[in-house]
Amino acid sequence: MSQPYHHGSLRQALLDAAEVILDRAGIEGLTLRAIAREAGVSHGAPAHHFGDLTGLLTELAASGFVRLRETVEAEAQDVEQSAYVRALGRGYVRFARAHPGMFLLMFRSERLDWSSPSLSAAGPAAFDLLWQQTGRAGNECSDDLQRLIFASTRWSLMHGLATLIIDGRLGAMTDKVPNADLDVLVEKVLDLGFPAD
Amino acid sequence: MSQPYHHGSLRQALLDAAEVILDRAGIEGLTLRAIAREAGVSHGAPAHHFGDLTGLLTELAASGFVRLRETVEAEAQDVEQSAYVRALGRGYVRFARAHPGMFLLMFRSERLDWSSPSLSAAGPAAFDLLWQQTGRAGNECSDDLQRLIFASTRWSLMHGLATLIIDGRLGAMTDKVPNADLDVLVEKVLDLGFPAD
DNA sequence: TGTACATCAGTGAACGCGCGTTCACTGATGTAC
DNA sequence: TGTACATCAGTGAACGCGCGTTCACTGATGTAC
Repeated sequence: MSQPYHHGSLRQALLDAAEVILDRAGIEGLTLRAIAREAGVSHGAPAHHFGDLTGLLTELAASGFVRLRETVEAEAQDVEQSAYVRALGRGYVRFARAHPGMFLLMFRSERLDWSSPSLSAAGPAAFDLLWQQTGRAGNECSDDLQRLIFASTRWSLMHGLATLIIDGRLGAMTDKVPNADLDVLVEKVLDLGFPAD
Repeated sequence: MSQPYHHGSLRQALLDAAEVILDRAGIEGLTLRAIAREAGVSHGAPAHHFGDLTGLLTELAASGFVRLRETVEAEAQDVEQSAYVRALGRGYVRFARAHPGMFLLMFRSERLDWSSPSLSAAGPAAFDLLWQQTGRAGNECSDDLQRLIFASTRWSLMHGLATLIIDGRLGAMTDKVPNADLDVLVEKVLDLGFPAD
């Protein structure tokens, strides 16, 4: 019984396999057949668990949003309010650089089903920390619209920074400026964009 | 002689056809065969002009960068210095919203050849206006590293704003806040992110 | 405790599809003399 | 001005490939009685 007929936890195994492929070959490499191959299972098997590729990628992206939130939360833990948003941004950029394929899947992919329960729950949850901080007592936000403006501005900065880095655009810049280092640049941009009060 | 054997300007016609497909079907739809089909030509023809798909997409992206620069330049023309960067940002976001497929091709595609002459010339040129403004007399930049930090921060904000909008993430936010409108949000974010001196 | 049966999970062959690429070709254009 | 020839641009059939999907199947598990 080296290989039992039933896998037992194929659902999770397929998600794991998909992430391996995502890291190795990017979004382009994500096909049902490749994922099944990576998981060591026949290519018809995934249909029993996810229906089609969109279903699988949607679950994968949802797990990515959960981990994005965890990463960001860990970075901002025990950080005082004046540096809180900067810490969120640092975690955000760190996540994107550590898992560029996943980050792109989460934000850029047209193959996700945002109406699925798990994704529509996990997606906004990652944004919530920023939203909550923006609404804290003593902050600038008189109403929800103001709050949205502040949160969107902050989100845009950290998202743009992360995106430009993993697409290689900022790296192309630092290469041209002597003594410029991408890690230092990230810190300085976050300092400049999210100054202490 | 309804259809002459030689097209005459097939190169440009293929680029035009590719853009039509980009608008209609997004990056996923961009294949050599689809482009040739759209241009009304046999699918072997593009090879004579571009070699392979990467060659064609690279030229297409280069023309996109040229037009991005034109859009941004037009928006910022005759704008006084205190509002200049905000105008650049407005043009940047406008371009992305008007040509989302092209914008994504330019920044997200892994199928571009950045070592090609046209793309390596056009890409940085679009960024140059921001770079020049950041280095203007009276500004904060003592050296190139400082200049890079300021330019990167500004670029990140406008790029993140554009990206979050065309990927539908900010739209999902405005839907939840009463009276929130995407157009207004863009203006407010640019005001907040690029305040007048 | 046993037995019959329904349901579930995974297999493997087959299908049709669109893709990039190759290749011999043909029609048109340019150039040498 | 004419002619031969090389080069260029586009054709269309063919190829092999990986894809998603379908389908009859089989092995394993659970449940009713």
